[in-house]
Amino acid sequence: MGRYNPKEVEARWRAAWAEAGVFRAREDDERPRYYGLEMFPYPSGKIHVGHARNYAIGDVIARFKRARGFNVLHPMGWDAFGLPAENAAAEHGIDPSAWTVENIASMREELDRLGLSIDWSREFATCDPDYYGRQQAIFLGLWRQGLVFRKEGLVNWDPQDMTVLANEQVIEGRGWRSGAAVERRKLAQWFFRITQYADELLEGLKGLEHWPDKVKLMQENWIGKSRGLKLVFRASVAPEREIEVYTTRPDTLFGASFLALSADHPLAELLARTDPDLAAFIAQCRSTGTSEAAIETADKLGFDTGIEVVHPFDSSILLPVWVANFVLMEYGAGAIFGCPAHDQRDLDFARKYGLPVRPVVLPPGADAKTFHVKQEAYVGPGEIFRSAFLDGLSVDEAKEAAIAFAQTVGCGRGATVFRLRDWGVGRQRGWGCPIPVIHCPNCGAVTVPEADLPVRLPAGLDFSRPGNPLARDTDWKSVACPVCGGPAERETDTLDTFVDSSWYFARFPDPRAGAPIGPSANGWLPVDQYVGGIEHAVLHLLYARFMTRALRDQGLLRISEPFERLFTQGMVTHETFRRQNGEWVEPNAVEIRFEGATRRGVLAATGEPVVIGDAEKMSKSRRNVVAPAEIAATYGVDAARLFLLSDSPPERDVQWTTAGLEGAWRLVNRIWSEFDSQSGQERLGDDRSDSAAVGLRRAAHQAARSVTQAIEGFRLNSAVARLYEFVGALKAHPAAGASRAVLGARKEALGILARLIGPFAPHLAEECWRSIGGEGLVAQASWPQWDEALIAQTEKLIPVQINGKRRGEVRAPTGASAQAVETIVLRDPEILRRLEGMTVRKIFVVKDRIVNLVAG
RNA sequence: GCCCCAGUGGCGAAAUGGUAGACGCGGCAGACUCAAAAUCUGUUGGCCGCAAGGCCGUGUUGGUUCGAGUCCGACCUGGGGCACCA
Repeated sequence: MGRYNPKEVEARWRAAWAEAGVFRAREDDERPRYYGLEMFPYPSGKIHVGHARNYAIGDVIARFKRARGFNVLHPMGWDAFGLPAENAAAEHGIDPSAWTVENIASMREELDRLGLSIDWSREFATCDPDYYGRQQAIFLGLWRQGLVFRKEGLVNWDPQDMTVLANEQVIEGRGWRSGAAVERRKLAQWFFRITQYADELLEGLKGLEHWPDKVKLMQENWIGKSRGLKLVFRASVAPEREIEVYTTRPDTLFGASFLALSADHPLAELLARTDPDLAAFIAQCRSTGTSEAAIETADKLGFDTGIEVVHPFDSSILLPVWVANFVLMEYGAGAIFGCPAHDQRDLDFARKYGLPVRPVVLPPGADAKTFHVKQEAYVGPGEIFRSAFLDGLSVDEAKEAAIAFAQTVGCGRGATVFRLRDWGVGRQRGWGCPIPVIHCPNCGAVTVPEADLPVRLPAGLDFSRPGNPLARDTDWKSVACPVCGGPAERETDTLDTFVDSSWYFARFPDPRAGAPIGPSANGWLPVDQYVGGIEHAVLHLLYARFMTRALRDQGLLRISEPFERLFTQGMVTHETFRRQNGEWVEPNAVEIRFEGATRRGVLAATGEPVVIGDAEKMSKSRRNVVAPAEIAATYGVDAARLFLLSDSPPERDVQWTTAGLEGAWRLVNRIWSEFDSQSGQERLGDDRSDSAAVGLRRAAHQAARSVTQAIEGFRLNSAVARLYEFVGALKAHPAAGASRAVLGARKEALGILARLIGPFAPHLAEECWRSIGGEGLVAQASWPQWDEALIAQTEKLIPVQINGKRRGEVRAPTGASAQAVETIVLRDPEILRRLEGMTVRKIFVVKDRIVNLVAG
């Protein structure tokens, strides 16, 4: 009895859950199944508050569904391959495997301390040979399906370290370690043919009713299906030289003033062989690296090749061929025609290099004689002019007409083009899933036989030097060709870590199965609720959708979409502190003082004032990272969970504040004191005429209903607000000196409250449940039911507006007809006074909500 | 550069197109205390007013509607993604 002691209580209940095995999902359970999953973490070493929020949100859902009678699968694993382990290996000489295993151990313990209802018996890490070996088997399956192929891809090349860099490792065009200027290079790479599913991935979005619209929209734009024209231009002096371009604006073809090739276009490379100036220009273009953001934000640069092509619609028009740094090789044909008047990028380019600007779309109401394009391209609708046979047509009509004409004369064809590119999966790195391929001088690239899987990573790789240590490991590389038996070499590329995360959810139902996907997988999939960061809106989620379809077509899965419902949560931020000299200061070194309503921060040690900055994403460099472990030590994890869940809607960013945490801690204690003040031994009564008891019962049932609805709608912050209200109602009906009827109502209310807080503050809930003699564990108890009849109100207060402004209110029976409410309103003296001298012209009555009188 | 999202009191926020600001934090006042902390009670969008009450108010701006924080257009600011960070 007395103050709630989280330290003692929390550990005890975690032990009780573990002993009872309450979070194990069972195959032999007849109840309906529910698969709840949060995006698995990269084992960086520490759980940060962002993780805590992500898993707390998922845990609310898992615990809620369990209480609602579902057989819940709520597993956890580790996305364990990746760059940070290699960096640790390079910097500290630690084996990436040992580093990862150690991190997993400490993070597992931290996650467990959060009180998450996870079935740990299904845990795995993607760096386990048992997992990546299955992934290699999946690779062989994709190979058989024809979804694996090899072609040249563009990579960031560090010429000093002679190594491929990730985009993240390119800082302002330079290698992060070497500082050397990075160049874009072509390299033979393994690809997955995701584009084969482009249409299906696009169409499938329509069926994802429970995904956020913004995610679907982002994926739709990413896939980027467009209808346009593939058109061939021929060089004026050498007609056998063809350049194909793709355009979505064939209607503007008569406004063309140049052709632009990507610096990576084969023709550009060919011409560069005999033109040193062009070669130098291409080298300059390639210094931007491979990222689209870098390429498209760079200053627009061009180089005139001197070649001219004939306009396919009018042989009297000749267009110069340029090489430009803003044309992407990977989209369309890697070459465009420039129509400066109707495309802003082309216009900027034309202005810079003095190319003609010829408007061919006349905006509505504009005069053909005077219409000019100056600094802004016209991209709106209008009528085509100065365009021969297209004159007078609308933009859309002209597109069709241009495509039809091109097909008739044989210079082009209508085409559907996707922005989506095939998935380059090869990585020149040692800490990843080896690609199960062997290169044989006689047989070419052949796959490793299934019986020889897994292809294991060798132990003791040397990460101290830049580059892929697998490529240097001649012992590991050397292997007999499985086809001809002759000497051959293993593929030394490993798979993109996105491959690891593209199917892990299908492994949890049967995590020790001999096959990649075990027999019980289809009984659990799809994941009913997936929770993770919005930053994964496109890549991870799209790859998982692709892989699910590929596995379906291998006969391993019976679903097309992996995630039935998706919820994307926001980040956790924290305000930043800086000393007068600009140095960042950690939050716990700062003391906050109030001067009236003004917050000031000083260094706790010296009293030096600090500058309080904006709340920003937690990061080491800003020193504003808060670890959940520290919080739990003082207030317990339940307070931390309550705060993270209550302060902001889960889809939005939340700012971590000590004050907010203390508020949650107060709630924990207020709840506990309500349970603590009722012994459970009182003689209870059920007097229906005791209005205080009836009021409390109504509050309890209302809380059960509104908390339930809030959880179902993912409005977890509102759910906690309803809990606050409920506790307030209990406080207003204290046990001390209460009537037997009120004590009875309190007993019922406490039973409801203990179960309602279960998903949010699970340890506290158990302690409360035990104090009122609840049966078993809250974690196993059923969700509280509520009685609608008890909540229903007989009368409603209805606001009355006159001309849209609130001017009074009336009482009306719940559900009263519009006619009845109208009568009440027009008899109300206050309303009548307001209406003096006016005529009521129309009355809007919204049942049980509002009345609006239109008068004048 | 392109795609997506968000913007409401001092702060985090709430609000099926129907009383803007629930709930929490902070502030202010009071109770308890020798005192402080903790706790409890009340109060708290701005302006005007003794009061009753009135006017204004959801980033800016224009529109749709009997009625707009919510829907539509333009703009501003901040955030996420851009294919090798995960």
